[in-house]
Amino acid sequence: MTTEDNILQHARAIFFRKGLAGARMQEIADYAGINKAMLHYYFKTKEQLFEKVFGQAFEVFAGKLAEIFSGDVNLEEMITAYVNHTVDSLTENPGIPVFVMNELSYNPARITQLFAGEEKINLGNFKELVEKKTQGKTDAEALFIDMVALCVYPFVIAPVFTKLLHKTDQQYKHLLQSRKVHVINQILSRL
Amino acid sequence: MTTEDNILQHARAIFFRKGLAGARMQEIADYAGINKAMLHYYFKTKEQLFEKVFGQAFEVFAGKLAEIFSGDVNLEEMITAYVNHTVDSLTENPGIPVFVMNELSYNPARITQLFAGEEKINLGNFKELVEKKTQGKTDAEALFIDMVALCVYPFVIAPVFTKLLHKTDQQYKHLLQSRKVHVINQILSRL
DNA sequence: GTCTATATCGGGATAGAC
DNA sequence: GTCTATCCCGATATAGAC
Repeated sequence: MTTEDNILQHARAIFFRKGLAGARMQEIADYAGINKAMLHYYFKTKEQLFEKVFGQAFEVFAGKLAEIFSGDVNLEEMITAYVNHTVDSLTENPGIPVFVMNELSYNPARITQLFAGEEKINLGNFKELVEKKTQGKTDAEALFIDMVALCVYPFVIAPVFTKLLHKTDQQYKHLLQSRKVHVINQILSRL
Repeated sequence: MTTEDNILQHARAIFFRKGLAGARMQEIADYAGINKAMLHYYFKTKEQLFEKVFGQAFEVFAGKLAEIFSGDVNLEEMITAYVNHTVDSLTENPGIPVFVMNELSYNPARITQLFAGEEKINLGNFKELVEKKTQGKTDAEALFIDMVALCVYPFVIAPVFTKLLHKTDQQYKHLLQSRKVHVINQILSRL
């Protein structure tokens, strides 16, 4: 692994947890097993290092998402693919949603950077399929919002729900997985 | 209004948007129309000022929530009350969820502070009502998670969805309101 | 209680040796 | 490319006059 990748990997871990303002270059250097000067050698400033991490954060989701929603498959397959992909991605990177939302709260202008990587996502296809399938009886937009909410929110609220529902971390992780089929069923039942 | 309340009000606005690490005492002082020294006179340190704001953040929700879920009403009324209260509260304070989640990400230990104010929330009553009503056919826990997700997530993701769905801020605000009846219908339809 | 002025320090960034 | 030493600014916090 290159030094640059090593830095990015550990910078990601720190930035995801503490955000731009809360992260310390010293801490990133320590975790990466190098010194501060090296960070500035590879990524001129903290800001630039952050931008790299932020820009990459959504690429995990975005590329595959565009593929899923533009694919030439039927609606059931599309929904199943979305839910499975989202839950799997979040299982690997549960910190991303809060990280992104928090940074957008601090700096709303950065939303352009977010859409630069995913502006290819077009819901037109999804909407059409829903309208056709339900003969206009189901609001496709509301269905989309609900689907995303049901997938993502349980990851966002994890620490609170773990405690509120009196679960161990392991039990809650299992619950998140079991929700895949649950969410798919809920959404499909509305078609 | 007392000076203390004036400080808290503006500190809340800054902390909600920028978090503990990103907020600046100078900025809070400016917005409050006083100087930095006054902040330290009323709240010894930045940390203590933040704790006050953080501790109060969930009280808006918590008190009423405990009341809703322990109330001696039927299930339909309980669900309706929860959704309306949550959406109304979030409309007034849309920044709270991201603020709380971000701080928990930075400092997981603070979750105890969160539950100190809302440990009275008991879902036992809700679960019982659901089990009875559906003769055990509906998972009450999943129903609860879904209900919260459908209410809260659209507020959390607001800036992204506004852009992704090509809406104006005003249109999205309207959509959030119209979701009250939508969410209630969705949840009730599963009983 | 409210202000101005200042102490103190943490942390981003750079210089320069190797 | 990698390190040590250091600069320097910004931000919290305090001292002390009024």
